Amino acid sequence: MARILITSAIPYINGIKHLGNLVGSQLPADLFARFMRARGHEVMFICATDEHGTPAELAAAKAGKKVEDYCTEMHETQKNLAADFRWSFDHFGRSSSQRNHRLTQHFARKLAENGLIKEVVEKQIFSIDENRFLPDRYLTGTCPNCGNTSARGDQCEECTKQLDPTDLINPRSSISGSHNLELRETKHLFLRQRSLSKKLEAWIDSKTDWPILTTSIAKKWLNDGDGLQDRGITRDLYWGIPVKKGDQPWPGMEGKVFYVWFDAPIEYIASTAEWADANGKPDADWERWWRTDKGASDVTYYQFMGKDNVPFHTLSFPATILGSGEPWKLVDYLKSFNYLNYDGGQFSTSKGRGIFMDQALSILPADYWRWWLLSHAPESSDSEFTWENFQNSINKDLADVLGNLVSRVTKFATSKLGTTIPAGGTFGPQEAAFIDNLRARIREYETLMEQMEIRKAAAELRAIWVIGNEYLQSAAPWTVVKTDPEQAQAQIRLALNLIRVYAILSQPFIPDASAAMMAAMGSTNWSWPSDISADMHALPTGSTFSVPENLFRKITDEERIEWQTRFSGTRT
RNA sequence: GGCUAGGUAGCUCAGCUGGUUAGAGCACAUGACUCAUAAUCAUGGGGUCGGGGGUUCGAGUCCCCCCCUCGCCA
Repeated sequence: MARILITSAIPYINGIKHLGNLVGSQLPADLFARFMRARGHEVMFICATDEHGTPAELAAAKAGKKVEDYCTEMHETQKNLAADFRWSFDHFGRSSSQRNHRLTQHFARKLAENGLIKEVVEKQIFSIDENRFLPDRYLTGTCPNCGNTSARGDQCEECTKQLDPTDLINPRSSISGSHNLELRETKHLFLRQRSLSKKLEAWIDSKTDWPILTTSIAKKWLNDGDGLQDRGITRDLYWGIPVKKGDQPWPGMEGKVFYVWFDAPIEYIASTAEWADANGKPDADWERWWRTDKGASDVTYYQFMGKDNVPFHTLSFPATILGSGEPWKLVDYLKSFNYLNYDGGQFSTSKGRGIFMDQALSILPADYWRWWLLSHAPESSDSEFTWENFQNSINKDLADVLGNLVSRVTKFATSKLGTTIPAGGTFGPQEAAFIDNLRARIREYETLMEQMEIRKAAAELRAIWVIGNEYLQSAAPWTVVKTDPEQAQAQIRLALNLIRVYAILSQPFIPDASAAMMAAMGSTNWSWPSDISADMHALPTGSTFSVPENLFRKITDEERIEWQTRFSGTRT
């Protein structure tokens, strides 16, 4: 039994996430966690909400709430949606937790002690009326290049020219509209990543089995232009983790907080500590997952994220870990994903374009979304959600191939042979050949899942469902039962046992349907199929099974058209 | 502009270090079956592998140029 630590990129707090956000992070991470647990491994699956920074402050202000209250509410909302999508986190923490405060401040102290922090004085725009510094992107003004009157301080979206905040003509705060601005000096801490770049590069070079997407992004940042840049890790904000050196004040940094990208990945560790706190466990119980000097040397650590998060997880966070000089666990395998597009364009949180988690669940259960998203995961390139494709996949894969199989077996058995697992007959050459085929395919499925080849694993799982239909079609128990009822009993016995095996194999993808299949077979035996011949006899003969409600319903053309229209504009 | 990843049947995608007639699912056509959510199973049609050069006995698979899409960076 292996010990497996899994983290998914933590979702930002400022609203409900869309399907494009989760397809590369929480969802595949959950698939992997469920599979590894099903195989009998010890799994720690951690996620959290990423709560700090200006966008959270602004979202709270827009909602007319204190940022603390807003984050608490949105955390609950996201936690509930995560549960509705059946994400099996061991803990869903908060980056604003006291655990994260202490750990973040601890890492900062260690980095400072190791000479990896430098203090830099720079000039930034200060809004006098709001009594706060404004990040570049929260400054609006007239573009000196094209005259667009709503250019941002970092870039004009009309002419795409990169701007310096001081370039803007007649600048104002995007937050309040105030023109009462001035340039002020402010001091910030920088993480000296540059001095760690050789170490980071050697580490990344050692990861020869990582997806090309992961290593190519990391290499780009390491080698592009002047190479890896030192990075500011503090901000002049209210909402964040106060800058301290461990539990001691940091002279000159009063009133400042750590940058959200510094504390967010540390929350992976802190969330595991929160897990221990929530379950009344001692520190040793979470440290054995993260400290190689305290039991984590046999842990394999997997991260899941979209490609936009890769630089922070291949460079910045490892720089923090390595720079601390302490034996914290570094990621062993980083699975990254491309983007999912929506019906000819991009999903967009700010524009409200696409399908958001609550909307998705309001029209169909989690299994439907899980199956489509995972079987179309953007692994090798960006992929696209279209309603036609969604309808086709759901109706064919789930309703016809799997759902109907369960339906035809249980209904036939009930009407012709009764409602218990039939004992008659024996398996012949046809059954033996089927079992050989099934065994080979299950082994292939295991391999693909272990390698996190998600689309291929989904295709293999589907193929496993298909051979059940093939077997049934050629065995034809509905014909055999008329002349040789004993033989029909053996065929149906195999088919019913097969449904139990399908429940186990499918559980990482479609947990609710799997639970329904297992319950219908009257079993609670979720042991992973290792000896397939024996698994075809796992259900005790004479025990009762039932006909489940249809596992999946079909999506009608009318629904597809209606949804396509309803979700074509922007979220209100 | 620099860089990453892509451009393979109508659609969504596989094709590792170059090697027999380029694969899968969906869709389509025909047939079989009738247990089942008009589901299932079988067979078949369909691609000059973005374009153009080149290396090679042989290239979707390597090299060069160009075009297009997506993203990152400046």
